[in-house]
Amino acid sequence: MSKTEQGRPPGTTTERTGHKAPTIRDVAREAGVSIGTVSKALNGAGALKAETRERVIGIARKMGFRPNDLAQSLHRGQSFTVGLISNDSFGRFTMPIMEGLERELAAERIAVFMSNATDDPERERQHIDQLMGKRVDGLVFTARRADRRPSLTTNVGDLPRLYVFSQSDDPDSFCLLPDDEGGARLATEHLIGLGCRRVAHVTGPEHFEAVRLRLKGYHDALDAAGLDPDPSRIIKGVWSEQWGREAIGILFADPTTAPDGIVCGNDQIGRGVLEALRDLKIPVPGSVRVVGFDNWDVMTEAARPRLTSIDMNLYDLGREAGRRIIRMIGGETFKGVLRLPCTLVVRESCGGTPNEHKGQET
Amino acid sequence: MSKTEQGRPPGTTTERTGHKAPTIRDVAREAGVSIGTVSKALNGAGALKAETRERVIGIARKMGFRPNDLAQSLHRGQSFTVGLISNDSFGRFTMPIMEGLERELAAERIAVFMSNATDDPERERQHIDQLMGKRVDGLVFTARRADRRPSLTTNVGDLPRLYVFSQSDDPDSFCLLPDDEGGARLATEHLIGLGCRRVAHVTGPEHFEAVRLRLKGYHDALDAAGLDPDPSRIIKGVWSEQWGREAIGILFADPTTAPDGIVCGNDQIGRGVLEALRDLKIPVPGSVRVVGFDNWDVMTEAARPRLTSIDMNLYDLGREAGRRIIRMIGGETFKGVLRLPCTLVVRESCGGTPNEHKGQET
DNA sequence: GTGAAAGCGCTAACAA
DNA sequence: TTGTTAGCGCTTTCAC
Repeated sequence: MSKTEQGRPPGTTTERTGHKAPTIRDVAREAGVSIGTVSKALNGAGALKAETRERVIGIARKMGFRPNDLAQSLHRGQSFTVGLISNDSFGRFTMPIMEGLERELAAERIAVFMSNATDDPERERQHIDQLMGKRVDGLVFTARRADRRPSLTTNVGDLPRLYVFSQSDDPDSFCLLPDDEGGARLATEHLIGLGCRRVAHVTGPEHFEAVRLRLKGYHDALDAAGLDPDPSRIIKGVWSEQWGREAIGILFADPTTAPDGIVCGNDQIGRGVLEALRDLKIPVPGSVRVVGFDNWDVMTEAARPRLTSIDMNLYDLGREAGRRIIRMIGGETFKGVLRLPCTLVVRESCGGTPNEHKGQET
Repeated sequence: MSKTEQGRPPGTTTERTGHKAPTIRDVAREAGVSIGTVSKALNGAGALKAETRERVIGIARKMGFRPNDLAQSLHRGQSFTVGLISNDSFGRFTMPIMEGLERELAAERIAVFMSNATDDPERERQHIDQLMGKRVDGLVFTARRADRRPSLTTNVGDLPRLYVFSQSDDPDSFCLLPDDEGGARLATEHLIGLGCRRVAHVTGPEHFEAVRLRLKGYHDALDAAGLDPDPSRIIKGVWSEQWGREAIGILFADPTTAPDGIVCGNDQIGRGVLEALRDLKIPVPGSVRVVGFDNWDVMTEAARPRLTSIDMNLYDLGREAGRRIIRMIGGETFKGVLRLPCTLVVRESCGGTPNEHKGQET
């Protein structure tokens, strides 16, 4: 353990200089006015002589005065905070969502508490408990889950709450999700539009709702084009590159029935598919066109050729979550499931004209 | 946009039923005792008849009473919150750190505000401002940065602050980092121990401090083994698979000087290296042994063969950050740079005996 | 136009 | 053993 730590030995307690933040009272004293006057000056409320107002503001600024939100919240009964509870251990999908959410909330001066429950109901309960103690104005749940999650047993009263990239089994809840079905339809339509007639679907475990929805989108697109769905071209496995590679072995076992297009359940599968095709020297997009799902740059850019994919626009999903929870805090009510559109990002693996990030919508 | 949203049309403001959280006063009234008594009962302070205590606690529980932390904090002058400011847009490296941090803090009943500054000094200033308003007890900064970051101009007084996976140019600051140098040394030693005599290093852009440190570790290991460092075997590029592939073209241009071991600057490079070697039908680990850096499962597991790598133990780094900031809040002072050990995780790409996650330490 | 004071929900020191 | 009360820092109503 190469510690280059300096500083006092552990245990040494140094008094911090502790010049604490000035209070409104300090400002009042300094300015020679009453507390009420300072408050009015700072909040632009009430009637005040312009000169007084500016003088007070100037002094407050000079003193580095910053109102104590805790006191303010206590008075107002609103804390200007929201709790975010993740069950994905802040995973890959959660990040852009958090980012979008935080951005919208920051604009309204609402701060976000993050907590990670990692699918442990007991930890989740504790976290919610703490957040309730902090008097958060709302609760946002997120996760990557195969299924709906049981609604929480903890009593959160009528606190606004919202599920994003996650679902609750409470029928009164409000859930924000990507339009998996539309995304898969978009991918399939795109391949069909490029001339594919034998489109396969290599996807993940069926117990994921997303798998079922994407499958439906795939089917619908085939139907709409009058193409027969061949069950042997739909294969389910896991969410890995390894599975993508294996799937090619299965699909191309009999060359006479081999697909000319493949819609993949995610980008890892997509990349595995591309690698296996490369090993077999089957030209992409010459003989087979491939589309992934997630538009995860780490995968799409490193694949050979680069992988066309469906973007779930999770950042936007997070932003929408932020806007909604703000409205819910404002008193509006939402319920049901709202699905936001996915986008097609074309790269070389499907032979279309690369569009990078403009994409058609579902 | 396939919205299955139900609920009231936007703008409709429904009054929430609004039975607000009971206060300590409500509990006191209900129990027929004074406020002070309730407080004592709940906090286990003072002397109270056991029977009263239990009766009060029971009533409080039944009423779903949860003390208002805001009021408590106002009184105590401590908010039991910490602000986390990320400049990595909650990136891949930030996640495990956040997780570890949050875990340690949650155990001490400290909640974490997350905010994302994405390298915009103005946003960072605003965030800090807000957090100061919320009277956070400490500030944790994190980021993936090439260089040290300028210390913040905003006045945060003597609030405890800590940098994790990130550095400040303020000499009084305290920074927590992985031991990049030791990690690279570990990787190089391992290859040498397996018999490699011509070990190459394919890494990222030199303006990253991590690149310079890892290079030093690599050099030290060669020195210690009495091996001559050949400058042509050290090549710097970017952090991508693409670069890893290109690097093989360079290193193997002249077969007579080709390396028999490669230490890669990260796992993406490592994977690119493995792919290119595979394309060239150069057996791994038969002819060349390869080690990556980051131990990012998405890369290490999908690579063929699976990639041996150095784990920076970011989750532990996050936990240490949590413990330290807690101590700093308690009054201790730390300064300087503390580097935590990296771990070697052996898989098939280097031909050792796979150890998965036990790993030797630096 | 400005000051005084009540009160947000809690803790802790002091009284009873 | 229990009750009373003065704040914590702020907002807001009501006097002046």
